[in-house]
Parts: sequence; C-alpha cells; structure tokens
Amino acid sequence: MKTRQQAKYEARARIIKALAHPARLLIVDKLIPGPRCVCDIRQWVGSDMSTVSKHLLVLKNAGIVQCEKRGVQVFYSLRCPCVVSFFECAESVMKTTAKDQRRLLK
Amino acid sequence: MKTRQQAKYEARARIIKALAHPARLLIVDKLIPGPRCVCDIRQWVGSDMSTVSKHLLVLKNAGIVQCEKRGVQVFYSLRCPCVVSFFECAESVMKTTAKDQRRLLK
DNA sequence: TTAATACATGGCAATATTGCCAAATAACAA
DNA sequence: TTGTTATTTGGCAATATTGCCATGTATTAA
Repeated sequence: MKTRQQAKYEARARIIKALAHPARLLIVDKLIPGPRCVCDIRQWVGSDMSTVSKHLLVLKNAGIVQCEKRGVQVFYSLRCPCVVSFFECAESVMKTTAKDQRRLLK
Repeated sequence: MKTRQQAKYEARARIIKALAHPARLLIVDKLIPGPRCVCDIRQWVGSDMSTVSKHLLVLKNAGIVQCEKRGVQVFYSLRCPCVVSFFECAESVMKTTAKDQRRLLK
C-alpha cells in the first residue's frame, strides 16, 4: 500500500523525469515562443523522426505539451509556461557550483 | 564535437535528472527548513541506508545539496532554495491536466 | 486509385538507473 | 586497544531509458 506522501512525490517525479533529457529540454525551451510542427522540432533536435516523436510522446504523457493536428502536420505547444522556472533554477545551481569552485581554488 | 547549445541542455539535464526520483524529491522537500543528518533522512525515505546514501550522492554531485560532517554524523542541506519552484511547476502541470480531464468528461 | 508527405508505433539492442547486501571507513567511547 | 555507531562504497541483478530501423497510419495531391 502506498501512502499519500509517496503518491505525491511519485506524481511530481513523473513530470520532472519527463524533462530530464537534453533533447526534451531543448524542445521545451524552443516551444516557449509558440506552437511548432514536428518537422521543425526534428530540425532542432537533429535525431531520427521516430526518436523525436517518442520524446514528444513523453512530454505529452506528462502533461507538459499538447498537440493539435493541422492537415498533415502536428503542432506541439507548451501547456504550462512555468517550465521556464526549471531553467532558471538549473542555471542558479550551476552558478552556485561555479562560485564554490572558484572559492576552492583561492 | 558538441555544440554550445547541446552542452547547455546537457548541463541542465544533469541537474534536473538528479531531481527526477520520488525519494530524492522527498529529501529535497524536507530539507527546505534546514540541515538534517543522514539518519533522519533515512527515516523519511524508509529505504536501506546504502540506498539513501546513494541518493544523497546523486544530489550532491548535481550541486543541489551540500554536506558537512559533525562528529559521527553528516548533515545535508540545500544549496539552492529555488528548487521549490520545481514543486510549484509540477503542481501547476498536474492541476492543468486535472482541469482538462474534467472538461473532457462533460 | 496511386503516390507522397508527415508522424506514430513496434521491436530490439545498447546503455543507464535503481536498490539491496556485504564490506569498508571514520569518529568517538570504553 | 576494542567496540560501536554513522555513513560510504563495491558489486550485482532487476528494471527502465534511449535511439535506431522498419513498418504502419493519416492526410492531401495527382
């Protein structure tokens, strides 16, 4: 049996795990200005179409992006603008690490 | 050869990946009020001591926590308070998903 | 209808993560 | 010294993730 607490952290982890890949971070970052078709996204990532498609599925299953079919194309867009905060925090962690390393060298 | 862009997203992904586990999210969340020893953290997580220790190493390598030895014990603490924003965004994504699902039922 | 384009999916091998046990280490007490 | 407690590390099997190839599907054009 699972506690309420465990379920809470597992739900959060599912979402964060969906973001825990360089290609998916790139996709999310570049989707901030607005919706884009898979063919554009494929160019950004530079991998096989099937690989990109699976990354997009991971993001969609986590609720981070949504998609809409327009003719032959499928357009993906962000569902929560707050993902930007992930980037900001990651940068903050990296800066702190860099600062501490400089201090160690002195 | 790796582009600047790729390196940027890989660095971010390393940090986010370190958070992408329910046990590590629990640890981070509970460390917000202040430093705690590994024996306390072990109680929270409820796993084997060695498992907890490895989770802490993952967080430390990512620069998310730091540790300090006090006698026999080791105290871990958060290095960047901004990790709270991860939780807030994850909640936001979950709320949006729940809202959309309710709309689909109508 | 056939062909072409844009995506998605199934399968699979390579790789990474996870969590336990057992053993090692460090600090302090007796 | 020996013992005890707190934590880390090595090893390893189970599991999950990743990315390519081949194939399937949907839409539109000819």
